[in-house]
Amino acid sequence: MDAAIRALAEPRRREILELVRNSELPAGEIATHFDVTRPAISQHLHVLRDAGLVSERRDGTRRLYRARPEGLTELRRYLDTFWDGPLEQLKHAAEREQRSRNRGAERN
Amino acid sequence: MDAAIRALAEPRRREILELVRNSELPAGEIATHFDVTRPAISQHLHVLRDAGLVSERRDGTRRLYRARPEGLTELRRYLDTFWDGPLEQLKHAAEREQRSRNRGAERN
DNA sequence: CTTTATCGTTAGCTTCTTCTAACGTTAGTG
DNA sequence: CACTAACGTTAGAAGAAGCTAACGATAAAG
Repeated sequence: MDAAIRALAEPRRREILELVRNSELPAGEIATHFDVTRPAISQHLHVLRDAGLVSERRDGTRRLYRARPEGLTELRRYLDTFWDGPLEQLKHAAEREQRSRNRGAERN
Repeated sequence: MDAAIRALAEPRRREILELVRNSELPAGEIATHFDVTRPAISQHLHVLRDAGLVSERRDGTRRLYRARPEGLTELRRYLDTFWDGPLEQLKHAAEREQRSRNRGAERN
């Protein structure tokens, strides 16, 4: 979780995450959306990947990235501890898991 | 939200936040829980306060700090956008607000 | 008003982070 | 094999962040 929150603390990495939230994109195209060099974006992608926030898939010489919402699970649980007590926490976790199952069923 | 997530990216600040989550503590006592100097803790408290994550109250020469869960609201909503679509988001927000009201009623 | 207690602020040092420029890697193409 | 395309990696510079030591501020007590 430490890696995840540290990765999200950087504004540009949050923008990258928003870019690949709904679509899988190659590193090069991601870089075109910013005014920094491509290697800089590559480094950001590496940080996001180490934090488990994006997935990487190779297609020939390209590398495709996509957001990985599961990477945020632990962080969300942590934030919940500042919101509710431990019992409420478990309840919310169960509710989220249930909703996640429902959505999965809809799509398949 | 940028300030909040940046504040939480620092491990020691998260520890401070856990200390004052359930009890209001003076700066000095907070500092005794760490192996860094008191001014360092004072600086961390300043960052947490600027981010809206803690409240500060003066009592004579002391300053009492307490966690401010509302400061995490915006951040939680942001994380929700990587989890659900916009409609599910509004639903969750409403649910949380409802639960929050219930708990408030219990305590009063 | 002096003294003490509690805490914040600042200057300067060190370490971490982000960026660019140059180079290395890998997978296709002809 | 030579060549290109799409990326990653590394070295080094620049800026940000965190820490300590010294100093300043404020409130209570005597």
